[in-house]
Formats: sequence, C-alpha cells, structure tokens
Amino acid sequence: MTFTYDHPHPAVTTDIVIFTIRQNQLKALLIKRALAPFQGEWALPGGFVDLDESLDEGARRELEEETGVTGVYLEQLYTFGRPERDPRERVITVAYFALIPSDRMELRAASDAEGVSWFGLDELPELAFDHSEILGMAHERLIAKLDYSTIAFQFMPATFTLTELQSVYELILRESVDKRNFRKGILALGLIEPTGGARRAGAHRPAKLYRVIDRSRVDVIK
Amino acid sequence: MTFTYDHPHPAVTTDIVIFTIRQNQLKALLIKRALAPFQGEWALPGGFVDLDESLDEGARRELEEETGVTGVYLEQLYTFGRPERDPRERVITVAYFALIPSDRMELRAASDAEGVSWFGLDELPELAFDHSEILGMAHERLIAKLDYSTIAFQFMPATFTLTELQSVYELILRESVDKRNFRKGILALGLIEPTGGARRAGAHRPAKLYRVIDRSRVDVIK
DNA sequence: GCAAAAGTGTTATCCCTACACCCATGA
DNA sequence: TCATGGGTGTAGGGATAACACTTTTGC
Repeated sequence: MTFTYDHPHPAVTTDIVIFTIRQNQLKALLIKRALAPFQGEWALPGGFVDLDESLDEGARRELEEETGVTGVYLEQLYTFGRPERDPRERVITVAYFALIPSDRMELRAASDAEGVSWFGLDELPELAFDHSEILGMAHERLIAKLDYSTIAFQFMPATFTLTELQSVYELILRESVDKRNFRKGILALGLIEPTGGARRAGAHRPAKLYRVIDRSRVDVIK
Repeated sequence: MTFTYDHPHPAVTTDIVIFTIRQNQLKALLIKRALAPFQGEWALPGGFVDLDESLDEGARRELEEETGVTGVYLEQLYTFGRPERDPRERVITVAYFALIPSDRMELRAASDAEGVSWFGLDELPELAFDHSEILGMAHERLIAKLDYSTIAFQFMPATFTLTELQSVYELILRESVDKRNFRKGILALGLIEPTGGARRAGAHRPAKLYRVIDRSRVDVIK
C-alpha cells in the first residue's frame, strides 16, 4: 500500500522525554534502537503520528506503548525539523516531555525497542539523531518550570511527605533549599493538604503525609 | 509530478503571527485567502515547508514573501495538529510569532493573498482554520514574555524615546506604568544608551533618543 | 506666559532569606 | 537514653511600589 501526493510531504513523529525521580536522581527513559538507522544506539521513545490522531494523542500513545503508563503529565516541548536530522527522509518531530511519579514504574519493552532503561541526567549515553539536543532542551525547561510553576507535584505519588517533595526540588535544581522557607512557601500555595496519616521510616519522628487537593490545578503558576 | 510514500504523511506548514505597534495599538497581520478552503476569509500568513529548509527558514521565508521584511525577531510558538483542522488533508502547522518594529511597514501582498491588513487585537475578524486559537496563544505568550524578558525592544525602531518604549508596555499590558520606576528599571538593565540626539515633537521639552547597545543581547531575561 | 510632555529621588512596604532549637520515634 | 530525621517562627535586608514637582519647548 502506498500514499501519493502532488507535492512532497515530510514524515512527522513525536518523541518524548520521560522524566522521573529514581534512586535519588532525576532520570530520563531511553530505548535502544532495534532497527537502522542508529541501530543499537540509545534514543528517545517516539514514533510516527497516525493520520487520525492529534499530536497530543500520538505522544500519549507512544508513551503508553513504550512504558505502559497512562494519565501522566505531558506537555509539548518544541518542534525539531532540520532537514538532515534523519538520514532516511525528511522527518519533523514534535517533542514532548512527560513527568511520571516515582511509584509508577512498571516498564514495558515495546516491539521496536531492544531495551528500555532509565539514565541519570549525568550519565547519559550518546544519543541517536538530534535527541541529545531535545533532551537538553527538555531538561532546561524542567528546571525553569520548577521556579515558576508547581510542576514538581507531578513527580509525587498519591501521598508524600514534605521532605520527599523538597528533595525533588533539590535533586533537579542541584542546590539545597532551606527547610522552613520551603515548607512555608509550599503550604502557602494551598494546593496540598495533610492526609492525616504519617509515615514511620526509622528511628525518628514520623513524617506527616500530604496529598494534592486538586490534581487539575497542579500546573498553575506559583 | 507526484510523491509516493509507503505510509501516510501529513502536510506541514508554518503559520506566523506577526505583531507590530501601529496607531497606538498592538496589531497583527492577516491575509485574505484567495483560494479555497476558507476563500475570502482572513487567515495568518504561512505556507508549506520546503523539504530542504528548516522550520525556522520556512517561517522566515513565508514572513518575507508575505510582508517583505527580513531580519526581524522570530520565535517558534507551538505546533498545532488536530486531524480535522484543515478540510483538504491532514495538515500540521508549526506556528511562529514575529515582532516587527513600528517603522518597518512596507507591506507587500503576495501571490496567494487577495489582501493584507493589520488588525488591532480588539477588532479581529473571524479567522480561517484554527487560526484564532493560534493568534490567541501568541498574544498570551507575548504578554507573558513582556514580564520576564526584554522582548519589547523588538518593537522599537533604531532610535526611540523612553516614553515611546513605555507606551509599548502599556499598550500590550493594558495597564499604566509608573514613569519613574519604569525608567529606573529599563536603564538598570544596561541594554540601551542615549544617542545624544533628541526628538522635538511639539510645544514641550524634547525627549532624549536612545538606541539598543547590542541587538543580539536583546532577548535576554530581565 | 501658558500649555504640554520630559525628566528626576525618596520613602514605605512587602517579600525573600537567613537562621537554631525542640519533637517523636526506634533501637 | 541516644541517635535520627521531622517540625516550627522571627528578624533583617533588598527589591518593588507609591508618590509630586521642576524643566524645556512651541505657540
């Protein structure tokens, strides 16, 4: 089956930078390419956009196919379209970034991936295509958004302690944060509430658990 | 001549929201469509991306074809790809926004445009396709960037007065700004310098003229 | 000399930052 | 009882916001 047009058309893909926090590190998900080009090299998950789905839907479908996760935060990042970025044909990619909570970790290898693995942002391998550039831009955007939005909540599981939330900020910003000021600021947003429960985790006072009050308001500007 | 692929490809266009300040108003450039679909309706300038040019180059080419201007500020905005956004075929558009100084106004009607006109943001007509949504997002982004970047300089001609610059802020933000605080803040950025000249414009004290010191540093964060 | 826009400093307020000790628990 | 992380308030400094009069010109 072939498709014919009266002027040339590029291929369009979505590629997704999937971040999470694991082992006290900010990590991104990469897949090892099973097919040429760049066979055997690491790349961002992604794939062609179907003609009957929107870009967001395509990105969400790829995200689910590669990782099995649904319902997570997904945001369009930027569109990359240098003519030579794919050796096969002209491919324009609409890049997205997704944030997934630390506890949704059941990963599933998909048909076009030999392997799937999380990489700390400090230990990234060489990437196929222009994916290093894409990942770099996503990383910058994540850091920038931490300052003026409440995007960090997207990394949190259903309930969490304030210390856990603070450590997400510290890991991403790579700087320590004053505990009292942090708690004051976060609670003043009015976006989280104590569950009433607490987490006992060793020989010390238990930490109060919090939950996000309204998941839909989590992306609002600080 | 036809082009054949083994899986379906969407068409990819760039559309450009071109802003300027004219007649004490923030205005956007629209063209009246000469051809179906939406023949006779107003739309954003734009067109298909050539296979051998990058997205930025395509946008810049369209910008020049439609308006004749070159060398102006151009930034990728967002990519729109709802499957039904164009009735002819699947069309994905990478939207850009451009800011052009008040004095670069020689407009040129292009081959596929019956008419070209500036519209105040308060008096926009119905637009073809999803162009109202695109223009709305560009408008939001412009307002947001005014606060944390020095993008407003892009609207200024080679020399300008501080009052003129202030009125750009006031027009876009739709609120008045304290004159002394504004001047203090702008001059503290160290991005502009007095030319030595002044503008006499009526029965009052002449205003000092300023110029941007380094055009390439104009997009920096405040 | 008068109308009209240009130009200029100081003070109060608010927000952000710095900072140290007590609490609850498990071993 | 002691070691460990959890939890809490206040004061100072810096940036932002409010505010009014003098200057220069054209008519």
